[in-house]
Amino acid sequence: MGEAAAKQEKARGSAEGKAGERTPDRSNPRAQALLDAAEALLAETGYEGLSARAVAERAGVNKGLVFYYWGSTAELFEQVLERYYAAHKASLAESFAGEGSLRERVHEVIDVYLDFMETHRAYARIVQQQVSSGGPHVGLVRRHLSEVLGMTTAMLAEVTPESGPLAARHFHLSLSAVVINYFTYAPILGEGFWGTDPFGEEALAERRAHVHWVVDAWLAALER
Amino acid sequence: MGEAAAKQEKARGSAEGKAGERTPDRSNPRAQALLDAAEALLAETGYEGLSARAVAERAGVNKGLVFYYWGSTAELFEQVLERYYAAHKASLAESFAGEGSLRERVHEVIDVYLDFMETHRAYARIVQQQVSSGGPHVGLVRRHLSEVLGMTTAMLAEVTPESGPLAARHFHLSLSAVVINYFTYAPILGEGFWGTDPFGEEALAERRAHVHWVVDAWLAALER
DNA sequence: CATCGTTTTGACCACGAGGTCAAACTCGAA
DNA sequence: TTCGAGTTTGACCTCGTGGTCAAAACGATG
Repeated sequence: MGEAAAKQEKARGSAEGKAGERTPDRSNPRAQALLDAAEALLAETGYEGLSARAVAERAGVNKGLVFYYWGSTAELFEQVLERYYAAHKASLAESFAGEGSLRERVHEVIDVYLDFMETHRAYARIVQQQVSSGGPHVGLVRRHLSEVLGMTTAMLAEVTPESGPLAARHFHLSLSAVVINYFTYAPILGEGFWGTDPFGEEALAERRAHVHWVVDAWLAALER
Repeated sequence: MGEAAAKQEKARGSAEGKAGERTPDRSNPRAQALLDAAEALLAETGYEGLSARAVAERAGVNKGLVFYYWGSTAELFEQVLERYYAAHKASLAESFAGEGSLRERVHEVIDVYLDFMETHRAYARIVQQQVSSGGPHVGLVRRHLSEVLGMTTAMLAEVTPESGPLAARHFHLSLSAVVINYFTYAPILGEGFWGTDPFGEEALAERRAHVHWVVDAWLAALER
């Protein structure tokens, strides 16, 4: 998808439309409005709530513009997801670059991970939806997952073997599962047997403490 | 839908006078064929693949029968999910009833849990779909989750406090996350950086070893 | 055979999805 | 003022969805 190529179409205005392609300007306010509307909608209602109609209406814009600017709904959503993942990766990457003992660094990563989840409450749901339903954007998820896995592996290299049940990839999967599933299950948990609101401050703090405890247990066991 | 339903009620009421009930016999072979077809379809293609048309076609039966026997697609799927959960709960309940030390019992539960997952490969996907997309059957999931949580809590009662970050419910959530997420992420993992087929025998055995290691680490840490 | 309740069918409906398109509009440059 | 590229609109298309319904087929019972 070369967007750079599409930029310089303007020069050949009156010449001829030989390669007569469209030149929608995605920096146009309307195009951005659509993007923002899609993002908001994604956060609020999840992937299901996304439809060309809904997004256009939300943006106060004609539905046709979705296709004029973004080609298809899939492409639009891909942009939104990309934004999301980029933000996640960025915040994680920073935490990975921290200093200190392994334990300190791991805890830092967890905190940042949890912070992101708490701030972007729809994130967990969106990722899980894509993953578990084999949505059209699994490729994106895979790429993202792959990159983050790389960071984890590097960080844990000093204590985990390269293969086998204690390989870093297993811990990455397990840890992210422990983190992410709380947020996807929270709405269900809340209405009933969890007691308090799982998204309440105390509940989140308690869960955070649990996750920290969990990795401490792992690190302690790994040191043998 | 509400208006349509109302219309229908009126029509029926005036036409038949009394509480016009249907008397579809759900033990009818066709009704069962529909149920089986839905189950197969659910396992193969997940919740998305389920549609009245698809199910009927699969069962070699007219689409109208779906509504004649089951009232609505939602009700049909509910039956299927109920079956699924019942099977899961049954197998788990048996394992919970085992004897031996706490550690032995926990490992037994995990093995049974993993066995079930390996046998019913669509299970993880289905549950996660329902949970993460707030599907129409979350209620079912909640009930199921609640029951299984009860078992875990009882089992862990001797080592975990009743509240706080080390409460049994946290471990339940974390453990089931570690177990279930492998199966939802496996398809993604496979195509790329996991190396071998995540559903292959060795990979599954390796993951199983990892999960066992994980809970051993937890139990060890809890014993202080 | 005739009857009557149950079962089965296929045509049909409304709706919302993604997507297309020609016509209308906008607005800067010639 | 005219032109034309880029933009915007609304009508329209196809498809698949859940769901309805009248009529036909079936099956036991009188």
